[in-house]
Amino acid sequence: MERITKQSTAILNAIQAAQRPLLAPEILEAAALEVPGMGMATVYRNIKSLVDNGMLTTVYLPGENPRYEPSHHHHHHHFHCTRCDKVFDVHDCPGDMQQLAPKGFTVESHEITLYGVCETCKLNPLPPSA
Amino acid sequence: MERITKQSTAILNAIQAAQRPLLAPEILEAAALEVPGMGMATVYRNIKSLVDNGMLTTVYLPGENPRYEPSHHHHHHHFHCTRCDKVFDVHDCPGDMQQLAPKGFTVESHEITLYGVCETCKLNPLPPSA
DNA sequence: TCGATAATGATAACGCATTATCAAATAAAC
DNA sequence: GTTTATTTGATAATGCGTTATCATTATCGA
Repeated sequence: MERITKQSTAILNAIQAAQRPLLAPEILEAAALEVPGMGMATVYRNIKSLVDNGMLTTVYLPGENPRYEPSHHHHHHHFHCTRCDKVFDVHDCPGDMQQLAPKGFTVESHEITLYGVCETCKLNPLPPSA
Repeated sequence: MERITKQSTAILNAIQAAQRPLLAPEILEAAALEVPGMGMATVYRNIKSLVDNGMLTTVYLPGENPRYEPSHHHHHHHFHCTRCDKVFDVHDCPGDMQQLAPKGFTVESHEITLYGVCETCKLNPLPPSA
């Protein structure tokens, strides 16, 4: 992916504008607003390239397909809304987890996923689309 | 699965003896020690039945295939050894996570995965098989 | 503007975990 | 021990996310 195309631009825009990690189909949906008819293969090709470049980070949540967000390079976690299934960044962290591990184990890193209801869903009685 | 067979017994034994969540292939490997020639389909059939019964709980970790452990009915987390890829239960928990979430979000539950090196791997310079 | 070449879109193919199929084996009731 | 229905094992099929293929389109340097 060396050339700048309207598709690659739309994909990058979609990811950066989202302010939250997106699934591949969500990226297609958002980018297709800008470039109608865009194909899924183009999304996957661009994702792969951006991840390889280090521009994108893959976010794995338990039992979920990978999501993608701009590489932050700072430690953070995620909130998964059980109502709308959107995932949001959580910039706070309880800190060191060494004390949780069994004796003799060394903790090198950790992942935290919060589950609950996001603000938008709390304000909307019915599942919103935005 | 109404009947008790040597296969179903071996599968349940393997899961209960493991003291950690097992992947389906790990269950086959362990149960096949007791019943050589056991097939993967039998493992999946029995897992499905045990999960439906509530005897087994499915453990989802980020980017991993499901693992299975006896239903504990108490809140706990998991430690994933990056050396041997085994997963262990962590019975401690930092507690309420509400304060981590963005303002306006309600936290209902959370999952924590610790990554690091388990005691066995720390004691063994080379990757052990047990 | 042209030409070389990379990206796209449509679709087939792939990988892999899981499930369905079905004849043979085997619990468990009688 | 017999009978009968369930489970098993082998294997094909499925589901689904992702990747490969390839003719067409489009970028961008000359």
